[in-house]
Amino acid sequence: MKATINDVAKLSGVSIKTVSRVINNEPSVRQLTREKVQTAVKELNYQPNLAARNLAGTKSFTIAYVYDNPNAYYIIDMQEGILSSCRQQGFELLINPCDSQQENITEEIINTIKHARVAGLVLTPPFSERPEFVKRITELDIKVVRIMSGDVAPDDLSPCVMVNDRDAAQTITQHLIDLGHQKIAFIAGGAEHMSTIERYKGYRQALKDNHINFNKNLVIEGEYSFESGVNGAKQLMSEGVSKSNLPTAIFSCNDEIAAGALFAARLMNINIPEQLSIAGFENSPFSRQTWPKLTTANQPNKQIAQDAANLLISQIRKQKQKIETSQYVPQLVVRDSTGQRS
Amino acid sequence: MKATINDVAKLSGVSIKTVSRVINNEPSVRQLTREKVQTAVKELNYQPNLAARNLAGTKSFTIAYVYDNPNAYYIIDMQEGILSSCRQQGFELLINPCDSQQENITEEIINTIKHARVAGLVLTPPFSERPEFVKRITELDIKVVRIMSGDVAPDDLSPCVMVNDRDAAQTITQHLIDLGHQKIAFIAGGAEHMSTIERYKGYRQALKDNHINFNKNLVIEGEYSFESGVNGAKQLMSEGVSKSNLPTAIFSCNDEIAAGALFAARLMNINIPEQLSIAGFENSPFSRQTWPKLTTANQPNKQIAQDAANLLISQIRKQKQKIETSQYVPQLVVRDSTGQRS
DNA sequence: ATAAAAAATGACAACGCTGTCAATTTATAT
DNA sequence: ATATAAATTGACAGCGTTGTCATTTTTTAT
Repeated sequence: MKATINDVAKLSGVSIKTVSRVINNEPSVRQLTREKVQTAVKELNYQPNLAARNLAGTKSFTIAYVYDNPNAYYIIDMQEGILSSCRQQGFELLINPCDSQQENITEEIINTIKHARVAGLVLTPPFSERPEFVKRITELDIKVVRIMSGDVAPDDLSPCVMVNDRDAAQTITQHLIDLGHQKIAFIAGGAEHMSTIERYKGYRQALKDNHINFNKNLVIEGEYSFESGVNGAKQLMSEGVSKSNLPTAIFSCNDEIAAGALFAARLMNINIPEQLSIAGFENSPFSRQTWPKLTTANQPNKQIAQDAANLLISQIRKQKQKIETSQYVPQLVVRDSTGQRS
Repeated sequence: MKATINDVAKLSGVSIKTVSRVINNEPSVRQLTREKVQTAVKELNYQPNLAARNLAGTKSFTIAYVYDNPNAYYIIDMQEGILSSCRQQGFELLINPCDSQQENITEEIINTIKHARVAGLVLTPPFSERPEFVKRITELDIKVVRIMSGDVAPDDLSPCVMVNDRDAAQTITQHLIDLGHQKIAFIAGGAEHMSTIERYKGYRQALKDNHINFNKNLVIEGEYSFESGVNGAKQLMSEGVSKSNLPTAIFSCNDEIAAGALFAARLMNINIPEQLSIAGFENSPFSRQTWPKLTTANQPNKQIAQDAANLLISQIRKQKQKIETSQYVPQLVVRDSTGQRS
């Protein structure tokens, strides 16, 4: 039924080894031969058998996406991006959701990896932010690509796709400042996430650039959750706070927090954006299901994931290649939750 | 490094073929022999090599989850449930997100399936609700399990896991009736989804059981979306509607719609649940990120998925086995968005 | 106890591919 | 033209498992 390497060899009049060379892009094949084989491949619609490749070769054509689930939307986007890269490159994707808090999670992951003969791993936070974990995996000669927050890769253990949350946060804050806001509050996400730290840095930088005094009472430590947004906004806008200290804008560390803040504002009969501007981050579907719709920062997650998977696969393909890094800066999306200071 | 079937054979003093029989649960192995082998398997922590199995055997140990993404939370739950079954049974899971609207999606899926030598498919709506699709796949001798809305399987082409939305919807409606509500509105999801139809049937049934006249003005056709909930609630509660026709409760076809309805209610200064009760369906994380938290119906999605995968795998394992079906009834979760009619 | 039938076991090829290494062809230098 | 080096190609084993079929052992019937 399905064409095998033998069929291709017969049709193109060469040995199966030569066909193998062609489909693996190996050197030492004459151009003419290469073309003959490629023609046959197309004619027979030949696709190499993954099981056989994985069994026979030293290299494997399987990669895994190891993640702890911070956010269903994010994970789905990542999966789709990685998958589209895999399809193009003839790789197979295994998904591996797991609990990052679990005792011996590292060993468990390693066990799974070894059993499935996985060639490489795509990592997102929190796994991508654990240097010991990455080190442990790379020592096993398993390639890794990390998607993480920041502007420069933390080391050269493996390629990284950096998401420059800092610059994006700065842009959002600048947007608020441009609207006339001076008292801008910040509701943080969990401090264990690099993204929180980076976004906070961007916020501080924008204030500094505009010579706005930093007021630590306007910073609320929170979690990446709706409730955290509700509580944060309540605290910021409560009666106890003197009028002069009331913020006119809130920059929430992500959309979920912003949705919570938005909600709290309505409870307190504060009009958005007339009395208070609220900005989020991430451009999750969430941000379009609030009223008013959230001003936020968009990250092209699918593309980031695809890029990361490509980086990983090219690492796997050629051994000695140098470590690459790429960077994305989330873009400001202005919607209805932010407005001119009244 | 990793133990192979040869190591197990050597250690237990039998041929590799016998080991193969034991790990595949085939007959014609003496009990004593079986135990010897099993001991060796444990001692060596032997796990059969999937690539080799897939290559050598006629059967494959790979299943795929084919879905169009209606809801990220749902998909993630399904994936995890299926995965946990796969791990227990030594199967591998491939995920296959796709656009159900796309022209020749059926052929594309078949192509992927064939290439990866997939033994079976887990299907959720909308794919599970397309009889021609299921028929086409099963004719290829690829096993299928369907997760769908209803109480009895529509045919015996393949095992089904039925989610009895009707009974659950009836229970929710009854809950509202028990709270004293008589004018209960219904905001529907997309009519192309069986779940919408089933939930609507349950709603009607509850009204009928309680001798409450059905008022078609209280039924809004919608989509499974936040916006649809906003619009539906606005329409139901608007000034144009005569006082006597105002509903005192709204049953929304899912949580997203309910969240929208909740939101609209607040915009109209309607207190929940004092002036209006709102119930959702699905118990998505969504339902806990509203204020007040939503009364809803919980489906144990992970368990449903695991059950489905088990059904599928046992189909794959033994050829002639009869088609099984199992059923789940989502359970009422009473939270704060529903209350006594005032 | 013996023959026949049934059950248990094993030898070996095959699955489709890659890695190794030897054989052949082509290019280069003399 | 010849010797040598380099590039290209192919033969064949082996990856870890299952399927087929032959062989051996056990059970049952006589």
